[in-house]
Amino acid sequence: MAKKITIYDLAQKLNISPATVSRSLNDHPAISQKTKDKVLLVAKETGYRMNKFAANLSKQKSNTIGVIVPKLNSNFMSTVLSGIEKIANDVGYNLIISQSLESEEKEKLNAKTLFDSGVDALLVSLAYETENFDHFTTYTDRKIPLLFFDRVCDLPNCPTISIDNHAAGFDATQHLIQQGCRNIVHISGSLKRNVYADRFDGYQRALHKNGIEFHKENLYESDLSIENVQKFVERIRDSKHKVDGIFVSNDTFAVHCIKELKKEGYKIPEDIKIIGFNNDPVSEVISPNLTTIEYPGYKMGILAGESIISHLSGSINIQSADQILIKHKLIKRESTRL
Amino acid sequence: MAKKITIYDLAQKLNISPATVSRSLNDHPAISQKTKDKVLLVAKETGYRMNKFAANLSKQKSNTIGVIVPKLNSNFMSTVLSGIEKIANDVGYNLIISQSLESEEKEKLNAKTLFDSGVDALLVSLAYETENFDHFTTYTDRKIPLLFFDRVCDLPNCPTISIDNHAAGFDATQHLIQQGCRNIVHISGSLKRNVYADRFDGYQRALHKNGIEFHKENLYESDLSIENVQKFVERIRDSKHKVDGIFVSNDTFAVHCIKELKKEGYKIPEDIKIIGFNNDPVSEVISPNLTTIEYPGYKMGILAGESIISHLSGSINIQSADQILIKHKLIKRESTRL
DNA sequence: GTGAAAGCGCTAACAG
DNA sequence: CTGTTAGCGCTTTCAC
Repeated sequence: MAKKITIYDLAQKLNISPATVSRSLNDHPAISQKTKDKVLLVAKETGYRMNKFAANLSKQKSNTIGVIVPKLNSNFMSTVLSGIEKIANDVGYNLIISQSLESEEKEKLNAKTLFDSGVDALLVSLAYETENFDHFTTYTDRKIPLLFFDRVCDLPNCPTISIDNHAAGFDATQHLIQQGCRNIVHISGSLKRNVYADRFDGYQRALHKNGIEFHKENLYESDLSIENVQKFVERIRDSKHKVDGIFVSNDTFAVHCIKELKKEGYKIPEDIKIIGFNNDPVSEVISPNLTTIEYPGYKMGILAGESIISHLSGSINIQSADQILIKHKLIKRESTRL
Repeated sequence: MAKKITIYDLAQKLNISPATVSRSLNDHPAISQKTKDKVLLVAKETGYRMNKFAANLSKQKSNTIGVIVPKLNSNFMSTVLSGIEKIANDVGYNLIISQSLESEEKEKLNAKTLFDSGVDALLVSLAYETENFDHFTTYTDRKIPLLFFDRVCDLPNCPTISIDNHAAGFDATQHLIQQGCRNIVHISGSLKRNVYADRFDGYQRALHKNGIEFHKENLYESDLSIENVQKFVERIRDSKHKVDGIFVSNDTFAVHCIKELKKEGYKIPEDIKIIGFNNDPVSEVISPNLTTIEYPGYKMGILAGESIISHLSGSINIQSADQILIKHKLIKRESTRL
C-alpha cells in the first residue's frame, strides 16, 4: 500500500498505453466507455492516486487559490474565509491561506510566495499599512485573476467585493442624529483603507446634511486595538463639548468602549449613544445590546469564491472588472435607544 | 515580462549548465560564491521565478501542510490557525486549510483531497461526528506526519496537542463547589470527542470527591449550537432539584445561557453560578463577566506548527509519538462570585 | 479509438 | 567545483 502507483503501472497491468490511461482518468471523449471502465476499475483496485505535481507541471495550473487576509482570528474574517472555503471546496479547488498581520512587508512576501506556489488566482483583503500595490503587478501582468474583498483598492481590472461603506457610514451617523445626538465622535481605523475612509466620509456627509458642523477633534483614528479604548474614553470624558454619540467602525472596539464608559459612570444610551459596525456576535452579548451595521461576511466569502471561480472557468470576462456591493443593514438595538 | 523564464534560460545566458544554476539558486555548498553571485544576479534581473511544480515533482515534496478544522469561524479555532500559520510561514511552508463543518463525510473528503494535493504533513482537529479514523491511514501508511490538536484521537504514532481537559473539567467543577454549588448541571458537547468526554469526566470526579452524587439528568449533551440555549434554560427552570451551578463546555454557549437566564429572572451569580470554557473574548463582555477556563489557542497553534515542522525536518523521531499538554488556567470572574 | 514520443522545469546521482 | 544525464508522472500533439 505504501508504494506509489503511476499511470504506467496501470497501463502495464491493462496492456494499454499510459496515454490511454491518462485520457480515461480524465474522462476524455475520444475513449471508449469500455476502456474507461476497465481503467477506472483497476485504478480503484490498486488505490491509484494521481500525482498533482506532475499534472500541474504539465498543465501549468494548480487548482489552488491563494488568499491573503490581514488577520485570521477575527470573527468577521474567519466567517468570510468560511464562505470562500465552501465554494472552493465544492468545485475542487484548494485554498492556501496566509495572513499579512497588517504589515505591508508581510503582504508583499505572501503575495510572492503564493505566486511561486503557482496559485491560479488570488483573493486579498489589504493590510492596514499597505500603500503601494506593486506586489500585485506580478499577477495582473500574467493575467492571473486577482480579486479584492472588504479592504479593497482600485487596481485596473481587479474585481472588488465589499459593502457600500459610504452609505453604511452615512446610515449609522444618520441614525445617531435621528436619535438626538448632536456631538458625535467617530472612532475609525486607518483612513488609508477604503472601508474606514468611506465610512468616515459617510459620517461627514450625514453631519453635513443635518447642518451639523464636523469638528476635526471628533475623529479618533487608530488601529482599533482595544488597548486604545481607555485613552479614547478619557478623551471623550475630557472633551470640551459634551459627546452624546459615538460611531465606532468595529463592534469589538465599540463593545469595549461601552464597558469602559459604564465604568466611568456614563449611562448608555441615556448619556451617550453608541453604534458599532459588523454585527459581530459580541454586539448581542454586551449590555446594553449594541446597535450596529450588519456586514454579511459569509455571503461576502461565498460571492468572492463564486466570482473568482467563474473567472477561472472563463465563463465571465476578467476584463469586465466588476465591483460587487453587498447590501448592509442597520440593526437597531438598545445602545442607541431614545 | 509575461514570459516564463527557466533555469535553462539562465544557464544559456551565463554559459553554464542548468544544474549549476539549480544548485546556485538552492545555495548548494559545492558551488563557488562567485558563480552563485552571478546566477543570483541574472536571476534577479530577468525576474526568474522557479516553478514549484517541477521542483515538487522532482523532490517529491510540496512544502505545504494541510489543516482540517471543524469550523474556521470560531474565535478559538481561528486563533489556533493564526498560530499555525505564523510558524509555517516563518519557515517557508504553505498552509492549505479546509473545514469539515463537523461532518465525518466532509472530513474524509478533505483528507483525501489534501493527500492528493501532496501535503507534506497534516494537522487535524476532529469533527463532532467522526467515529471512524480510516481516512487517516493513507497518511500513517505512507509515514506522512499526522498530528491532532484540540479534538484529538489516539491513533498510533500520532502526536497530539491539547490541554488536560480532564483536569480542566475537574477544576471548573471544583470551583463551583467551592463557591457553594451543590446541584451542578454540566452542558457538554458531543461526548464522542475527547475534549468533552474528558471534561465531563473531570466534572464527575469533582462531584465524587466532594461527596456529591451525579445525576444523569444533570448532563445536557448537544452540539452546543445556541439554538439549544432556550431549551436548556427551560430544562433548568423546570428541574426538580433547584440548579445552583452550571458548567458549560464553551463560552459562547455559556454567555447565551446567562442572557437567557437573566431574562427568566434569575440573578447571576446569586441564584445560579456559571462557569464557561475557552476564555473567548465574549466572556469579558457579558455582564456579569464569565468565569472560565483559559485555553490558549494561539500557543496551541504555535506548538502544533513547531511540532509538525520539527517532524518534517527530521529533527525529532516521528515514532516518539508525543502528547503535548498545554496548561489551562481557571479565570475567576463575577459569574461565580459568592 | 489508441499509441508513440516529446515535453513541462527542476533535481540529483554520477562523472570528471 | 561543475557538467551530463536521467528521471519525477502526467498531458498532449501527431500519427496510425
